[in-house]
Amino acid sequence: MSRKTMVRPGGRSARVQASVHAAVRELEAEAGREALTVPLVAARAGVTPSTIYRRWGDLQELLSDVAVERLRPETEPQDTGSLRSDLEAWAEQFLEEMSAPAGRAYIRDALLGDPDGSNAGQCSAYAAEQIGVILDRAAGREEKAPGVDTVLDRVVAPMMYRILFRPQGLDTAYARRLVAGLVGPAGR
Amino acid sequence: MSRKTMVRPGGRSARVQASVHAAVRELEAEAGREALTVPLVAARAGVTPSTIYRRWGDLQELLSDVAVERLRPETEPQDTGSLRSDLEAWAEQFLEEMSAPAGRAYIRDALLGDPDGSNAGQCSAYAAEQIGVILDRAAGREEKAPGVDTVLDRVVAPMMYRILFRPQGLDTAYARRLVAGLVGPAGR
DNA sequence: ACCTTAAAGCAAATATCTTGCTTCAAGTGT
DNA sequence: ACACTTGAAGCAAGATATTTGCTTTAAGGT
Repeated sequence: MSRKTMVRPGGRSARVQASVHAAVRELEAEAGREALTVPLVAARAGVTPSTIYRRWGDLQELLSDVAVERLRPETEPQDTGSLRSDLEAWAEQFLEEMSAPAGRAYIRDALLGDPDGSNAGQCSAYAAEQIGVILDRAAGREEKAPGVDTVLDRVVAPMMYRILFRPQGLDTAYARRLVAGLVGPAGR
Repeated sequence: MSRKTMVRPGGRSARVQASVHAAVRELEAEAGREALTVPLVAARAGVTPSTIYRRWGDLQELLSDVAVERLRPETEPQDTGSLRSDLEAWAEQFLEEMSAPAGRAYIRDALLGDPDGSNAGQCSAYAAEQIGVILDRAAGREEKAPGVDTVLDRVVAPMMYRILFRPQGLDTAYARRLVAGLVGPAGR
């Protein structure tokens, strides 16, 4: 979140931030990520470039903020009746979204313009939150379940690693395999 | 590797590349990563800026190339007598190096200026190579051993995930725990 | 030795980024 | 409601960085 946390809650600052974020999303869609520049975004947002430089520092930090927003999950994980199938469904969807070119770009943007690591931390927090919901549900069913950190280590981390470092040949079967290895047929 | 693969093997191109890379390393040490600019690097390397722009495209791609070089392991993994202790020793050292501020910066740089993912792929290949050596050694001792991909999923990926997304509270005990979970007291 | 050609140098034209100063408007106190 | 304070936005000039067309250099081949 770099600097945007220190804007005044309502009023002009909030409007500027909203219009700048909107401008980034519009231009990303119209012209592509490569074509973005600070002056271009500023013009579309109806703002002077120096406003963006002063609030965000540079294009990367701005893109990082926008990327984190887009990575926020918008729905609760589905309830499919068991821990294993909940995790499978969630992991498959996660992998599908994140390994698509757009998803990878957002992850990279989120990581890159992020001097203090808070944006990256936010991404991980989103995943942890979703997994927490699934595990709580499992606890409610009296299923034996691992901890959130274990799921992050065994399911989320391997997917992220491959998305970032070895983006070839990823498919949803990989997500299922990871879940199976954790909460597998053997019950463990 | 972006463009540097297409340089002529010996001669001027090679000299320019070497002196530009050296300039980056020197200036990183002297002035810090933040202070680097293309014109500055060019001046130190005794080269015109347009040479760098044409060969690397921008500063990020150049830094990415340099970062990958620095991430290349320079020694074989130690032979400590057993698969488990070999992996522990390797993972501890990996985590120590990569989670240090300099290591994190290199990883981020490597990922960042890497449109086609080949630099990131190279990082993963380095790790796979080191692990391959350890596993081959284990096979020579007739120890039961997992595959390289399993070690990447269970040991490397979780460490990388935490380095990138949750850099707080990482210590070498975490590396040992991951290895133990894979090739643990239970033998598996 | 002479060609060929990829890459480097140079310099002018653009574009981007920084910064000091001014103006605006949200929040605060009377 | 009114003026006051203050953080953020606008503006514009100057400093830097990037792109690009053309020229020159030198590696590799004949």
